[in-house]
Amino acid sequence: MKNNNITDTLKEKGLKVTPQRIRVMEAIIALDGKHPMADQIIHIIRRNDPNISVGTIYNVLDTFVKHNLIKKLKTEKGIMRYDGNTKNHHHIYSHSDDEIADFTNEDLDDMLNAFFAKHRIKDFSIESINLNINGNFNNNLKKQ
Amino acid sequence: MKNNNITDTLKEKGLKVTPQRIRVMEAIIALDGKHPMADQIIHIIRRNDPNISVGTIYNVLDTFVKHNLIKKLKTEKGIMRYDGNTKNHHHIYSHSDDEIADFTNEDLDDMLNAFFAKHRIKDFSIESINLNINGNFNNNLKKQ
DNA sequence: CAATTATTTGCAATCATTACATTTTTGTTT
DNA sequence: AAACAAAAATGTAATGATTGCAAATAATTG
Repeated sequence: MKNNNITDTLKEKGLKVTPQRIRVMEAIIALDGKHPMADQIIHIIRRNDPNISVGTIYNVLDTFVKHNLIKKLKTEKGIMRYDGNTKNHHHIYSHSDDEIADFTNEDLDDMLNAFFAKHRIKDFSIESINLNINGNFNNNLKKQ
Repeated sequence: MKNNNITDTLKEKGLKVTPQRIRVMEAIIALDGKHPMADQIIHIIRRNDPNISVGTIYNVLDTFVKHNLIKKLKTEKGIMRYDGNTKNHHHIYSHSDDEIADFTNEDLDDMLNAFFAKHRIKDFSIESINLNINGNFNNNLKKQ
């Protein structure tokens, strides 16, 4: 069933259903909320499928980004991270531990939309707005 | 006089005043608002000073970031860009032309501060908040 | 199941950035 | 102003994430 969901998702996007794409999507789902680097995705997949090619995983990730199945996050270190959450949301960057967490709040989004409806930027059309909330988690218990 | 300003700035931060640091700071000032990559800074400086070392420029930029003389911006491409504007402000990312522009608005900042004063994030202390405004400039006249 | 077309492979190559051992400068002290 | 200690600059090599590419393989469509 989980597999079928992925298969259907790929088909809906007009993408060929390949084992590699399924593996990557599974990894993204398994790492939900973790904002993994390509590196971590590769490791997870290789545990069961040691021969999958690095280039393929980058390709697949790229394809998924293009088709809005995942998002790509830029980080301080210049290493890209991926996010299975494609709904518009914001990010909490904890610099002490290099952690990224999601922040979702509709009121905030409404507020921002209202603000930018009023304050248009000359000759610029906005596609999306997202906040970086920078700081530090105070303890090791941040996950629950 | 311009030189003296830079010299003083460096001294205030307790940094030794070296020709390389002055060149880098001059380049940052010359490229104000442009959010250059290290690469562009290197080119500009090498026009007059062809022997300055790449490693040095990265070092200097890094030192400046650590001392809050400049800021480092992450980009989609994973290439870092630098910003001489150290006041808290937001960024407009124009994807069509890989341009970054500043966006400053006190009302917006007040609004955000008020919002996060009300909606605290558990176990997280916020250091700064900044928006990425993503979209595209509609023409080539965006500058002025 | 054959044809067509997209995808995967497996390196090699790129390119921004960093590391490092050595040399040179800086700021400070006599 | 010469000397000293500490910090910075050099230059080249190394790193490491990401991309390119030609050949091999696999997925869809009829």
